[in-house]
Formats: sequence, structure tokens, C-alpha cells
Amino acid sequence: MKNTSEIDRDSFEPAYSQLANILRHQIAAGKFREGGRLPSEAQLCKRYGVSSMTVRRSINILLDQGIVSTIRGKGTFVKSLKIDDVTFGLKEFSDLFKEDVSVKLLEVRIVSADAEIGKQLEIDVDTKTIYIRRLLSNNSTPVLYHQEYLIYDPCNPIVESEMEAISLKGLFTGGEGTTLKGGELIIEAIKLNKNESQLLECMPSEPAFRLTHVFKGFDDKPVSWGWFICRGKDLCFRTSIGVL
Amino acid sequence: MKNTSEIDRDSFEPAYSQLANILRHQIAAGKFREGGRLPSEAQLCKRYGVSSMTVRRSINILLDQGIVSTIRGKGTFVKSLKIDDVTFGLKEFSDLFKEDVSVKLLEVRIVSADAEIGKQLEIDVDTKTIYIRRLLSNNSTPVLYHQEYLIYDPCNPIVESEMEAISLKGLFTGGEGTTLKGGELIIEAIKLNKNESQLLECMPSEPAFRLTHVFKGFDDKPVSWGWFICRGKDLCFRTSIGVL
DNA sequence: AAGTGGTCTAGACCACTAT
DNA sequence: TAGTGGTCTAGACCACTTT
Repeated sequence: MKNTSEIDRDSFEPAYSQLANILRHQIAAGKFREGGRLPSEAQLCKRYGVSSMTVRRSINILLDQGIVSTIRGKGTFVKSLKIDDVTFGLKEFSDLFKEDVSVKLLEVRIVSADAEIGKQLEIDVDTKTIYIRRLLSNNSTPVLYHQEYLIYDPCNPIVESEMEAISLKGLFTGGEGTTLKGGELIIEAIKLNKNESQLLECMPSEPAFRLTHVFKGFDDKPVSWGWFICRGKDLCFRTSIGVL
Repeated sequence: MKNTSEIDRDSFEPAYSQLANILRHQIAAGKFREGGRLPSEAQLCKRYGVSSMTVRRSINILLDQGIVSTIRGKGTFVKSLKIDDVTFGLKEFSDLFKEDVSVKLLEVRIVSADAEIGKQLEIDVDTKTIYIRRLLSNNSTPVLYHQEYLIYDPCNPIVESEMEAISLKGLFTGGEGTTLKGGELIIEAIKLNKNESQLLECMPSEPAFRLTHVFKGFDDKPVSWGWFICRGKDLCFRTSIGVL
């Protein structure tokens, strides 16, 4: 049986990680509930035979996992649950189009920017943009409807690479082509309109998620504004809090 | 003018943090776009006059910010955007009841567990539970409807402290009372039913978020199962990706 | 003064990749 | 062999809190 209360120097798992796990399991087992105070770093050094830097690294892991908090001169304490520490990932979202996904291009055309498009892409009204509509299906079942407006600039190759980035190869499977600096995302709960519900093959006014994105290039200017829509039934976000 | 390309040893900001910021700004400025490779750690040590441990710490920050990736024996590279790296928190949610919030207890009663309650709280059907309904209002406008089922155990003080934890004092403002081990959260997009829309003073079938929670004690047994409901109009989640 | 968290170093050692 | 990321140490130093 594996010893889970000592650090195995022959393990492939580094000492700082092992110690973080040991401490986390002890917290989960309720070992420090009297005041919630962990042994001091010096004590942990002696107890587990590691240097102070290694102990600190372990504590830092628990720290940014939101499991403990530290007070200089006082000690390290088990944190109670705080909703502000909770984070969700977009794994469930990207899982929607991981395998057997097919992308159907519904429409590509040049459109002149209206007030909203101009605001989002930070361009003048009536400037030409590329408007794209896509339907993503998983095993021939439509799961995602995507619309976006792209900056139209024939001289700038960022458009083509961005089109990849938005589709599977770029944004979702990764790669080292560094053409986008960053972006902002918004998640909303909406009701499907008639058009959307037809495309996603369900009843109108069904609840749905909308994930809106604005991506920017290294010149800090927007290159893409768009949104994914998926049925509420096809997606939910899960996470956990604490030391379960 | 502040020098942003050297480490200030007299600053209150530690060297590892300063270096991480320097590198992040250089990445944001597009400095490493040829191949996206950062200087080696040894080069960074010399350039900025810090030890290898300090450089590593800086790189680690960028690493878990999802900004760079490292390959052993090859180098450190600027990562392209990946949707899987995106995370969002519940700040916007907890903001809903930060100030001027009032909690109206709509109902508290003992109910016998049905199949679903029994499954969620891991108790036998017909076991008694405490059922609570609350309406949270901000400036006399209802924003959140909360329902939950609590384990009923007169001998166990966890119930009272958990009731605090779920309300403002515990889960949302924090504290060091360590009575809950952890929990699981789910975010869904739903349609308001008649009752919910009446309470939240809006039209039925409006889109809404449901945040479901199951909290567990240190014995690993559920102590609470419930959900918050809020109108889609009152809430959206925002986050960013990359080095904006 | 003693104990706490927190930063930092100079160098050793290892694993991997290029050449 | 030389360069890369990655772990670890033993101890110095600092800021803060408690006694």
C-alpha cells in the first residue's frame, strides 16, 4: 500500500506537488478544524524533510486553489467556502464540437457596418465587413449556431488566419500561430428566436446560451465580433468548490 | 516616468511579479511573434539580474495564466488562444446581492424526501428534510429566488451554520468557520415557470439562469441541495482571454 | 525576542532536445 | 556536448504579530 503521509523522493511527482496533496487530503479529512490552522512552514520543513522553498510552493498551490489563506506573522488557515472563489471552465462548451463535428457554412457575404457593428469592431459606420453564419452539428444533430462579423481588409492576412482561429483548427485545437492578442467573452441566457430555433431544430422560445466574443489583434483593434448560440438542453457548466 | 523594462528592487512588488508583468507586456506588444519563442531562462537571468528560481516563478505565472507553454529542452513559447483555457467566475452573480440586499423568507417547513431529494442528499425516501424558500431583493427589486433542501438533524449543529453559510454572512462574505468541506455547482439556462416569474416580477417563459448547488460536510455527506434562479436580463458572465 | 509568512539567491542536479 | 526547461536546497534577509 502506498504511503500517503510521506514524500516519496523516487516518485515522478515532484515533492512540492506531493506535499500539496498531502496537506489537501489532511484538510479534507478535517484534521485542522480546531481554528483551521496548519502547521507553520518551519514545522512542515522538519516534518517532511524539505526546504522552505518547497513548502512555500506547496502552500502557494493551496493558496490559489482557494483552499487556504495566509496571514503574515500569524499562520496559514483553512478557508471556508466562498462563492467568489468559484471558477467555471468552458470545457463543456468546447466538448460540444470535439468529435464528429461538421461545420456547415450557411452564408458568407460582405455587409456594411451598422451602428452596432461599428461600435463592436471600432470602425466607421458603412465600412465593409465580412458576415459569416455557420451551423455546427454533432453526429448530424445541430448543436451550435454561430454568427460573426470580421474586419474586411484584403491586404491583411489576419482575416484568413482568424477564420481558422474561430473554427476548429485554431481556437479549439490550438496551435502556435500567434495572430490574435486576446478577446472578451460574455455568457448570457436568452430565448431562441424563430430563425435560431429552426436551425437548431427545436421549439421557438426555448432557453439557450449565447456566448459572445470580440477578438483583438496585436494592434489592439477588434478583428471579429460574433456569438455562438446553443440550446439550454445541450449545455450546462459544472464545477466544484472546496476540497471534495 | 516609470521604467517598465527593468526590475525595481526597491519596489513593494516582488521581482517575480515584476518580471512576469514585463514579459506579459512584451508578449502583448507582439515582441516574440517570430516563432513565439521567449528568451531562455538563463538569458532572462542575466538580462534582468535575478536568479533562476525567480525567473521560473515568473514563467510559472504566465504558464497558469495560459499565456505561454513550455517544452522541455526546447523553450518557452507564446500560446495561441484556446477556448479551453477560458475561465469565468461568479463575481457578477455575487454582485447581485452585495449591497442593499434584503432576504425575505417565503417559506420554511419540514418535508419528506421524495426520490429526487433522496438522491441528491443521499438519504432514504421519506426522511424528513428542511425546505426553505427565499426571495432576495436589491433595492426592493426581486433579483434572486432561492430554494433548498437541508438535512434535518436536531442533534447536528451543521444545519444552523449551513443556513448562515447559504445566506450572506457565510458563503458570500466568508469567515473562518470551517463546517463545509465543499460542494458542486451547475449553471443552466432555463425558462421561468409561472411561479418563478411571478416572484421575480416578470413575464413567464422568460430566459433565466439556474445555479444549482450541493454542499457537503466533512463526513462527505450532502447537507444541502438547492438552486438560485435569476432572470437572464439581470445577469451575464464576462471574462477575457489572452494578454489584453 | 521569538515565531510567523514571504522573497531571493547561487548553485547543484536531472530530463530532454538539438547538433 | 551544449542548451533547454524543471526541481530542490540551505540559508540569508525582510515584514509582521505575539508574548
